[in-house]
Order: sequence, then structure tokens, then C-alpha cells
Amino acid sequence: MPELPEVETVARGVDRRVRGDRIEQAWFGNRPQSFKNPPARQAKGLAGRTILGVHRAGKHIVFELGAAAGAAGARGRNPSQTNAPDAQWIVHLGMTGRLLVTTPDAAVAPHTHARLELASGCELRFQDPRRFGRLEFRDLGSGIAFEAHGAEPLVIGTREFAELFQKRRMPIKAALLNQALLAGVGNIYADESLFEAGIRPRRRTNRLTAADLERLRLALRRILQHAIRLGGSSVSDYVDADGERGFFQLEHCVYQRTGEPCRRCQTPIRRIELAGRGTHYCPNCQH
DNA sequence: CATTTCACCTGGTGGC
DNA sequence: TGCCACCAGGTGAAAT
Repeated sequence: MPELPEVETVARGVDRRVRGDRIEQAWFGNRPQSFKNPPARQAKGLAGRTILGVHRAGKHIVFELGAAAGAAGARGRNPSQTNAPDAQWIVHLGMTGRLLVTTPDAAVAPHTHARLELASGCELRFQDPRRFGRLEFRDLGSGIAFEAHGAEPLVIGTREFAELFQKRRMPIKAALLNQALLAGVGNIYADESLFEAGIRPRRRTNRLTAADLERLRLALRRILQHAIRLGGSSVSDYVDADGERGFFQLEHCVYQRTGEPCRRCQTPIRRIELAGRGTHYCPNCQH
């Protein structure tokens, strides 16, 4: 399932392939739950725009878009010399979303909900069988720029991280999954970072010491960075923008290893349900 | 207000 | 071999 490392990998791959390209036209499907605003409006807003760059914010992929070229610039306004974006396209992959750069003649996979034809001849395709993903177009002339609600786990410092959790009483794993606190952590990396930090998932956040929280912050950062280097975790059907799988699933210590021996102490990994999610930990290494 | 639960989805899996 | 119940989980709304 796409979490921060997977989304980062996709965003980098897409950026490398489409930065500077122009969207000739866009085709959208009609499954309403895939769209935060009407697909016809998204298609119209995207057509003709230039892709200035693509980056990740939390679990979202943000396309920064420049004004439609050509005719639009002729009308008195400066043919915007600046690279300031005037629109954004925001992609959330949900559980099973894929964002792929393909050739136009590649077979269109089932559950493809959007296709962007680019001036270079490539196509950018969004497919999502389970439809937990979301597509959103924002015109920055009339709306506000996208912002992830939570802090970036790779950037946040010691004090700010501790302040996020010290006042709350929920289990630490539930807090890690809360995107309004930290943006980008999902089920895999919550379990793996709690193992690395030696903290049980049910521990209440306000009962954690400053040392616990700092170990957790560093564990999160180390694991997320390592996972990004390995192209993310391909546990179900995750692939990057070129259709390639990641390799971090080979290094999981607890996630989906129920009953298997802990890599550190050989104790069987235990599975519980927490916040409605399968949760995995080592009863010996985590306290 | 803070926290917990549940519905939304479909492909893959395991049991019979 | 076929059929079906069940599970996976990110998010936001509803419930507690």
C-alpha cells in the first residue's frame, strides 16, 4: 500500500519523465468516488497546461502546472516569464492506485480512471481497482494551494515531534497513522518504526518518555529513508511510475510476519488488531 | 473535544 | 474444479 516511501518513489519517477512536458488533452472516467471535483472540470483545467514539476506532500502527489501556453498568453498579460504555478493536480493513490508513464499504444489496463496525453508522446495513466484513491484539480487563481495537514516525518525536529504526541492519550500506533499529526506514515511503516524503536503499538502517547519519542523519530526517519532508497515496499501490487517493484518488503521485521521468528531475538511475531488495522510486533523486543 | 468505529471498494486467498 | 466467505487498509464521516 502506498505510504511515504512508495509515494516519494512514484513522484520522483513521474517528475523525471514528465517535467517540462505539456498536457495535450486529458481523458477521465466517470466513477464519481475517484474524483474530488468533477472529472470534466479536471480534464478542461489540465488541457494545454505545462507540468512544471511533480513532488510528494504526505501521501499526496502534487503536480505544479503552468498557464496554458499559446493563445492564453497573447491577451495583454505578460507571457508569464516566471515559473510560478497557476494550477495543481493532486493525486492520492489510496490503497491500490498506480500512476504510470506509458506509450500511447500500451494496452489500457482495467480500472484506468484517467489518461493524460502529453506533447512528448507519452501518456500518464491513473489506475485504481479499489478506488480509494482520489484525483483533484485546483485552479490557484480561484483556490488555495494544497497543503498536507500533518508534519513531514523526514523533516520534523525533536521538540516539535514530542509536542505532537505528549498531550494525547491514544495508542502510539493510532497517532502515527493520524495524517493530521504526521503526514505519510501508514500501516507498514508504523509497525516497522515501532519495532525499530522498541515500543509496543498500544502504548499511550502521553506515557512515552522523551527518550522513547526521540528513538521513534529517528527510527521513522531511518526506515523511511532506507525504504525510499529501495524503491518502497511491494507487498500487494505496488509499482513505481515505470511499473517496477520495490524491495523494502524483503527487510520488513514485523509487518505481515505473524508467527515468524523475530529477526533480532527469534521470538514469534505477534499480531493484534489496533485502530482497525492488523498490527505486528515482537513481544520480547518491544515494551 | 478527543477518540474509536465503520463504510467504502475489489482482487486474492483459503476452505470445502 | 468451482464457489464463496473473508481479508487487506487510507480516509472521512458517524458514533461514542
